[in-house]
Amino acid sequence: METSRAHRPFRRLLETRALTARTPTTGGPDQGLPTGVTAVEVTPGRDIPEATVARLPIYLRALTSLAEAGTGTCSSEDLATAAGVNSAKLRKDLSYLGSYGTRGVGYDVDYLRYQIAREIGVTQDWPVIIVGIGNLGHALANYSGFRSRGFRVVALLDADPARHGSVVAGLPVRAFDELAQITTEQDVAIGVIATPAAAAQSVADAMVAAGITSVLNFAPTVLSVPDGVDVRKVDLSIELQILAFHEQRKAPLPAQEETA
Amino acid sequence: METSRAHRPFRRLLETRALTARTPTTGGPDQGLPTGVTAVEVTPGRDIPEATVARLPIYLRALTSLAEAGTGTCSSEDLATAAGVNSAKLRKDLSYLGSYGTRGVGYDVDYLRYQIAREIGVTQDWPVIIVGIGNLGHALANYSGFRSRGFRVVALLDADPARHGSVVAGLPVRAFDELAQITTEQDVAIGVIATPAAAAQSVADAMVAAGITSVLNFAPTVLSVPDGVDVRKVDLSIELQILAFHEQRKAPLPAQEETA
DNA sequence: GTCAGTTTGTTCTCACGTTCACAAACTCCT
DNA sequence: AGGAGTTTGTGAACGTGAGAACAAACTGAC
Repeated sequence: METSRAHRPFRRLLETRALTARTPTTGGPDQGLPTGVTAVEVTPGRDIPEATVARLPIYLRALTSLAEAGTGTCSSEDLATAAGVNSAKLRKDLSYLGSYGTRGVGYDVDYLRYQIAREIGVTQDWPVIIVGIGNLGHALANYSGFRSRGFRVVALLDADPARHGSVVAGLPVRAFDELAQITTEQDVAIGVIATPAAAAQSVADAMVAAGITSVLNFAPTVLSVPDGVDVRKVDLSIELQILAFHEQRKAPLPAQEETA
Repeated sequence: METSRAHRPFRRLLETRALTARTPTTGGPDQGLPTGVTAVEVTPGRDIPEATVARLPIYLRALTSLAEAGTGTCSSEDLATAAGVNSAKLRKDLSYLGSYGTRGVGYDVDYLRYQIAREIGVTQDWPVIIVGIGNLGHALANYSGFRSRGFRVVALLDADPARHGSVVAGLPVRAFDELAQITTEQDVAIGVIATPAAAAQSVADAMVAAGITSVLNFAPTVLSVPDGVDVRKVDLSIELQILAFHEQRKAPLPAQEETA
């Protein structure tokens, strides 16, 4: 993962090209650049900390929410409150992307929103494929948040022939062995695994073989994938167990504390 | 969160009581204690780092998996591989709980599994209530992993009267205003929010008022709750956006790198 | 009993992430 | 124009987490 992110001289130039394809809602791409400094020189965000990356989507959502409420400008304090974080942390996070605010004023909501979306890479839609159309796969396929936040579900696959042909969220459920073909044709880079744990590793292997390089895994199992492939895991019962741990520590006390 | 965890003198005594109620599969509770040291003196794990807490469920799952495969004893290396982490990190994590291994030998799978389950607090089932029985709520209600990992869904609630009475996963969908009654009667401490974002905050408020102190939130919104209430968030599109960020950084390169 | 081999538990060091605090830079009012 | 007030961006201090490395402690062979 680190190796694939190190020293990428052409990255920013490509992003600049993409930037001109879709113009931001307010302001031009050069807004905020000090005069006399070339665009190449000022390019920030070479290496954004992982913790910051994980928060950028939260800021993006908070900004969208502010924009829908009609807010044109916001301070770091406002945005931090909306995102549920500390304002100092927010400012530091944003500083990794560049200087998109104005001192004494704050941030232009639409402009900052575009900049974060561009940094994350969701100014255009990413095609996504979902494998495993059980209860969870159903829910994921129907989740409207994907579409509105930069993702487009292009295919649903399942190993069970009994499910083939049924239509879920407007898409037909197709056979698992169509994976490679679909992935190639539609240039899919992101795959979602919503199968039982037993099938997850072989699905992951097939995805990697088909050229998918980012996997979101809902199956409760550890996947092993080659370098260069990112895996993120969402595990429902692990989240509950973490809550249970803290719950256990606060639960028995109220009765006892009286006696102390 | 920190305030609620500080200085809990009675915690360990209560846990010791719980320990005698359910005896571990192998070995007694005192196994591994150096002679001549009182149980109170040696009690470890006063303050377990949050990062470690988040990994304990992973170790628990890996141990279950090993046990099912018939493994009686495993080294830190074995377990680390199964859990997908570094063995040094694993040993350090386990050392916060106590000395449950044997040098030169490794860990007894069943015994360690019990100790971790006890530390997390999943030796007995936690009652859980789910609010919002849409696509996702359906999937959660049907998820068998909860039951097998220390949780028992005791009620499904929804604000939509059209859904009331329908049976999901063997449970009837009930009216939202039954929340307080059910929570009190069944002593529910953990609530799951699977509603649309717009409803989430008011659901959270009602949960807190009903005495729930741990919330797992699937709605894409920031919840504000009083001190002493834990909230964990699972956000599907945020996970995808994080993947997209990394994907964007590796995608355009292969073609360019040839020319460099 | 002793010695070689193995594996845990822990210490030490380094990297990463968070928070504070403040200078720089902007707006607005007079 | 100048000064008061506001807010960003960042350097520095602090705390937490990760990983290497090793002593302590166990097993088993002879």
